[in-house]
Amino acid sequence: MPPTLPAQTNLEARATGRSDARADALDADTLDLHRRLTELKRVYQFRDRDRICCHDISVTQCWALESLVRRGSLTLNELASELFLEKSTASRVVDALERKRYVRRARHPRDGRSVLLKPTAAGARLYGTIESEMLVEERRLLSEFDPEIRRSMVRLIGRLVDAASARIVTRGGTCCSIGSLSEEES
Amino acid sequence: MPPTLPAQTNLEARATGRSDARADALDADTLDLHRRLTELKRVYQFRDRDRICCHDISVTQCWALESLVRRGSLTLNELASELFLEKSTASRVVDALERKRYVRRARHPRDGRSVLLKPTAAGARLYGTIESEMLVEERRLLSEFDPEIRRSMVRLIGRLVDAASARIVTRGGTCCSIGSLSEEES
DNA sequence: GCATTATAGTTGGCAGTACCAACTAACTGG
DNA sequence: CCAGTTAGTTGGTACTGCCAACTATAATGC
Repeated sequence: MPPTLPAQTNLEARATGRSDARADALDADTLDLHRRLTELKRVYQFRDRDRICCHDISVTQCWALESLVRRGSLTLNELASELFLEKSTASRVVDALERKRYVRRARHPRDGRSVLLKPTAAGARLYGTIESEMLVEERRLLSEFDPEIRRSMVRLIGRLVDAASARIVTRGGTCCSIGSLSEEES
Repeated sequence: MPPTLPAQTNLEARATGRSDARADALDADTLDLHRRLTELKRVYQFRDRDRICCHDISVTQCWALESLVRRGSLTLNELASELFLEKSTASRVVDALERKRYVRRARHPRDGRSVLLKPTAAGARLYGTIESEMLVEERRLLSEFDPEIRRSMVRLIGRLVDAASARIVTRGGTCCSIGSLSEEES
């Protein structure tokens, strides 16, 4: 049984007692989206691992570099929350990037406790290269679609991101933010 | 400069010498897609980390369990290539899942070297629970859109996945499969 | 101005991810 | 039956990611 239809199909029916065609259609779309999103995530996870290793930084290091290049400079805490990471993890990621001379720690002018993280010229250049390569790939991908399809694709993914981010309860790495419906059995 | 317009913008012009409105539009869409996809990946990476830790398995372990539940049973090599992982990594992931009693290693009936990996009943149940929770979230996400928008979203992500997978050169974790345009400076 | 409290980062400890290289066991082909 | 291949495991290393404990600096309170 590959499609793995779960027990919670048609949750609206479960919650409200009414089961209609609209809800069924939504359930079908949900399953489709789930399968496609799962593939997408897996595909891109692999792509990233593969891609970035050519440039001697890891995926996480690349996220950090991206944040720093985009924002110009950040304190460690700011970086950690940008990446949804524990500050200790962020600190070690910065260690690695500093060792490789892509990021520099500097004193914060107004707060002696803080450090200001800045990408070095080499770091900015490296991220530019990586981003360019990603853009080339994504451009090739997009070029296979008609312009109007392309635009709606971008728009829809954007709305998906917005909807997804709105649901995130950022609790600094602590667990079980949402949902709870796994009361039956541990 | 937040949008980070790269040097390679309008690559068609760079390659062919002609620069027209079509190519410019494609470049603009590419940048948009890139930004949105980046956000999507980051958002979902976080969500996954958060979500799955509630069920005492990690993200990678969950991918492995998903493959095994979906496919019924796999050898270790098959699992490794499904997950785009080195076989040694796959072996240790299976170690963890076996320790937790979600997966069982069994002798292969026709090949004494192979092991057949199968999810246990508990493993299948666990994956079902996790998948259900993801579906609930995704259903909630989809329910914010009109049915026709929903359907095109699913379709478009599907095409995106297909296009992306088609480009993957699966070389068992070895590096630098695609592209090469970073000849200028190491 | 000095004790208290809070905040920013670092370090230690632990488990997991992920790679390569070296190894064992088992199959395959002369 | 012996060389070569294939399936998995184990050793080694580096990174990710968490919590907890720590240091140093700020901010607050009296």
